[in-house]
Amino acid sequence: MTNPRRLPDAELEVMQAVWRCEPPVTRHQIETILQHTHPMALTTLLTLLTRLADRGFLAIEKIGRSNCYTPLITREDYLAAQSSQFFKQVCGGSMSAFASALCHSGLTKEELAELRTLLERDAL
Amino acid sequence: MTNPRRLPDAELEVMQAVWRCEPPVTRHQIETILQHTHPMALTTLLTLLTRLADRGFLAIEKIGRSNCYTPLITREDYLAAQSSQFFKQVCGGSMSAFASALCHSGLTKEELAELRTLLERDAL
DNA sequence: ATATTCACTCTACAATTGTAGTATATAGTT
DNA sequence: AACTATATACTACAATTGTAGAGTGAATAT
Repeated sequence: MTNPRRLPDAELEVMQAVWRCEPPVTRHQIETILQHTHPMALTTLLTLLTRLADRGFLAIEKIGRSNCYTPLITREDYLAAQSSQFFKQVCGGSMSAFASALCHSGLTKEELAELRTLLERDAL
Repeated sequence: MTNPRRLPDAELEVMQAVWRCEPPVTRHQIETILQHTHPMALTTLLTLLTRLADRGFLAIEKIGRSNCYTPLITREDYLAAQSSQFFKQVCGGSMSAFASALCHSGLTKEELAELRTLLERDAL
């Protein structure tokens, strides 16, 4: 997928759980992770997984009576795409607006310093 | 407002237009700006403005037969809140994930350098 | 006074999203 | 073979979002 659209909150939550697992992932693994962050009925989870597959974010493969889920988009690709969209759509493409927003977003001085360091390193 | 929720795309588009104007803003000004970025029927615009007022993003004041709109939330506050949410929700609070995402988001080397500079300056 | 125009509010409606109950199929138990 | 537990698919439904037509009231032109 070239330019993944922004996922709805609930689906993103599920997708984040999937990304944390080693693929292929079972429903049970996902369920366990979500119990801490965003508990939901079992059928709700299954619905969300189906929708993620419909969107092309997941492949579903049947193993016996169970499904196994494989992410088709890496977390890194999704984050990069969303960062880009955030920069354009929310910050209107203004780097100074973006920088200012980050400085006032509640991040600590240390976190901001870390970000600068990481940007410098990754830029190579 | 303490923690403005993320606006739906269409409403954000309108709000961005409002923020570009010197308040108080007329419907006509907003309409003109949107003609370039996101044309829509007049009544659609009015619906979105009403919804923004319902959300507490705008104050509507009647002047004769016309309305005038005043933002109740600054663009800066909104951006800061959304940056924070993006960092937490999308990047899972991981600074390295965030930095990496920025580096792969299509921003040029120059833009990233500019960001570092701005962060350094604003951090003071 | 009356018709026309302008500005807005109300109503509408399909698509998306969050959430979950009901139905179905299958495997293990007794 | 009948019963039960398990895993998923199907169906449902309210709230939100994107979009805009119909209705209403006031100002303006004829």
